[in-house]
Amino acid sequence: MAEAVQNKDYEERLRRAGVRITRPRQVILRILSETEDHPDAMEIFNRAVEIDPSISLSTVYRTMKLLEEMGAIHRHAFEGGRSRFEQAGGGHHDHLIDIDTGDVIEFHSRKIEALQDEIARSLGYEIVHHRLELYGRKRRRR
Amino acid sequence: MAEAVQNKDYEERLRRAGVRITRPRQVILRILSETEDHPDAMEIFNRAVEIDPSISLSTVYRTMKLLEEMGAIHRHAFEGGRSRFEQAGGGHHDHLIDIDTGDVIEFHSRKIEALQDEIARSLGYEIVHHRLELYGRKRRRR
DNA sequence: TTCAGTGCAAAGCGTTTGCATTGAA
DNA sequence: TTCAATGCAAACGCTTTGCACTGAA
Repeated sequence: MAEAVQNKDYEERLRRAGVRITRPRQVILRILSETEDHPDAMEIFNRAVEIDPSISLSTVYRTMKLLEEMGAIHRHAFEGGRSRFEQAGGGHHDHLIDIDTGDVIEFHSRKIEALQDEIARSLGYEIVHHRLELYGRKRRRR
Repeated sequence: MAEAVQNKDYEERLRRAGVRITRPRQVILRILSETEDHPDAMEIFNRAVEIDPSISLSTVYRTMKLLEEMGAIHRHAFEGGRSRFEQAGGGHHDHLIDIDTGDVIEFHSRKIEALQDEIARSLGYEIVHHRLELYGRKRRRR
């Protein structure tokens, strides 16, 4: 879990990148900074519209792309079609997706990462990035 | 690498499932049985058209869906938009994708699988399925 | 004042689907 | 003969883009 990022931090980064801090962007940044989950564009759009009804879905997508290129957020293509976003900055981790609720739990395994490197090396490859997603269901308490 | 599957095997399974062995299906089954790689629908379509120019892309998709539902093939959503297919039956494995060529290398790690189960269990979950994809580049021979 | 950013509608892309026709059994 | 399967074109779901307008700097 990335520690909550202040939207001021985002604004600061954007300003430094020479980007204008417009009203729609303020709204989206605020949503992202308050977000603990992994929302998709439509979800972000819905939350944004409640704050400012004039915001468009295109702007959400454009802003996400901007933030992604700045390395401020990560985009994930979990199963289900839509891309889902999360704030960057919490260090590398993988995901366990609850197939009943869509909830995402982050985890990290140094051991698995080491094994991945080992496997890639033995196949003559160098890993550039990877994707490890566990799709599961809450274990019934017995 | 799944050992080459004879298209006769596919035909047999399809017949038992009560579906008609049409000309387009024969063509697609032949392509799949001769395939060593992980082609996408368009790739299969292109190969099919060379054998029978009247085949349509819809039929490729419909046939892939049919085979998938029968458990005869697996569909993978690697990076890059298009779904890619492979024959089922080679036992579970994960994938290393060459980011320069798109080539796919299959691998399996009992250790990684065990660690995944352990992690899921410790988070109170039961894994239904997972996705482990390594995206890499051939190591420069030195 | 200027031009980056916006909303809107349209396009793009991979995939699916409705429908009239065809061909396997 | 019958109805499952096909080809075609249109629709779909998510995402991107062209364009004229707007508002941050």
